[in-house]
Amino acid sequence: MADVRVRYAPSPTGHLHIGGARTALFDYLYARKHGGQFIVRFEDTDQTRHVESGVDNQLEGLRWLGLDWDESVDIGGPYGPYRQMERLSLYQPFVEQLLKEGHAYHCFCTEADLEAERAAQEAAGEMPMYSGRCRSLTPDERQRYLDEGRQPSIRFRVPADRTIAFTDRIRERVEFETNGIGDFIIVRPDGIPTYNFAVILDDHLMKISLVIRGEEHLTNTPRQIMMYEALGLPVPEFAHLALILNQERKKMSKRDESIIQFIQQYQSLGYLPEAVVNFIALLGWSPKGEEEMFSKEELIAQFDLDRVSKSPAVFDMDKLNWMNNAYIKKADPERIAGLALPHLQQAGLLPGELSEEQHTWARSLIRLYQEQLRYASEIVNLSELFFREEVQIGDEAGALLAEEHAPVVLAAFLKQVEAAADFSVDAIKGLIKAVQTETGYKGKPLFMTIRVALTGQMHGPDLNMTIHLLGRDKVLARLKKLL
RNA sequence: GGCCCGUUGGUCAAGGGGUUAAGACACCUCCCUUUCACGGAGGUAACAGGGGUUCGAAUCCCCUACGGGUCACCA
Repeated sequence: MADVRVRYAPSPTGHLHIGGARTALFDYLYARKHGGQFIVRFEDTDQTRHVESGVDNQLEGLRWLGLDWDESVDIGGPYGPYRQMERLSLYQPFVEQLLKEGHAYHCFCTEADLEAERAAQEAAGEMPMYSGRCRSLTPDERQRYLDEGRQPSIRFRVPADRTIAFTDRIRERVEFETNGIGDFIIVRPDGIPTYNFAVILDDHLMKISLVIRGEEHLTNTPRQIMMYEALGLPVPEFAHLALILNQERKKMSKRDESIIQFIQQYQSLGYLPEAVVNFIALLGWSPKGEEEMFSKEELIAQFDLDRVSKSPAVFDMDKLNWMNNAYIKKADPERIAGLALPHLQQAGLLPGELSEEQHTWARSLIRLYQEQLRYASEIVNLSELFFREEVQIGDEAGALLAEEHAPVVLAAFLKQVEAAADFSVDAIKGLIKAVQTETGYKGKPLFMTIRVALTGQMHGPDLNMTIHLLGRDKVLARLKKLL
């Protein structure tokens, strides 16, 4: 078996998308599993959609996820360059071969011509397909067009009446009739090749053994196979991944806001890359056993294309959040503090420059919430009550405070706090105990009343620590306000 | 519309002729906890529909329905 070489080949039009990230992850896992190479190459032949920062954004996203590559624009490699616009001269001989052998021809149709043709076909209820009117131009006609100054594009001549079949690693046997495929453009009038042509050349030149990509490319495959055959080149293997859908079961569109679609957004919200990797690995792939929490190394060991699903998966934000929380719970508190602290500062709750004391306090605060954080930036909403002057008391909480035991408990607690010399977590525990002894209230009426009075909330983390971090002044103020 | 791909609980999904049809998220209940949370134990919930093939079909075949993809000088 030939060397395993797989590639992730995005168009550098923006940030790393969830779908792209999954493709890259599967590429990566497959390469690492089989001791092969993972190549990242850029399909930038569409100059109109080119975004300068696109390449860096893609690489940055991959880097954050921990998907290290073996060859790409930044580190080079034996089969470079790794962006198509720098490979133009490499494509030239293949164009000439196709032209010379009659597998391709010059087309002088303008975009306006083609659009009119398409419109007419649609009006007639036909499917839009290039008519092939430049297929057999006479030398005279050609010359006339050239004299007019027209720049031709180059089209691939699709053979009639053939069935193109291939074995997809995920879908097994797939067939297409060539009659449903119109002659397509492989080189634009400006000499820049189109995607369908450039990919096969790059995949061939870079010795790609298996092409893993999204299902949207499935119908491109027969075109590509025809070109490989016309050129006399070996055809790589293919594996087409079912798409990832949004909650409405539609392909995610760039404008869709029901889902956070870009990897960098997860990064800035404070998700953990290992959790994101774990989660997207499960989108379309399933492990053998019942375990589903996997480190990257475990994923590499377990990954198998045979266990990749044919059907599309809906992106489930709830499960991602659950999984990320599971990773946060196990993470080193210092790491979570490092992730969460900047959010507190950006929200203006803490100053940009922290004193030693503030820093210690902030770390404790974040530690307090570590168990329930789904992602780091949640710390802002969760801990906001520590920073505001007044507590906001909801209906349920208000009802609790309206019960007759509330003033009794609160007054006793106020007395304890005022008299307390020590405000450590342990001391606070003792204060509450004293309130219990004095008032006779315990359990919910005791703890919940204090919690609600100080935080306004029925739910929250450890009460003693909450009180400790709130600090004596705020505790005093909040209690007095209610009495 | 043509072509291509798909369809197991709300979601991710295992299972590929004989199973009480796994597991996870979400939801609900109970236990633990003097509050809250964590944790633990349970529970509700699925083979799109119709025909075949077969002793037997979620599994194989056909049809229909539905969903998606694609028919670009985008990838």
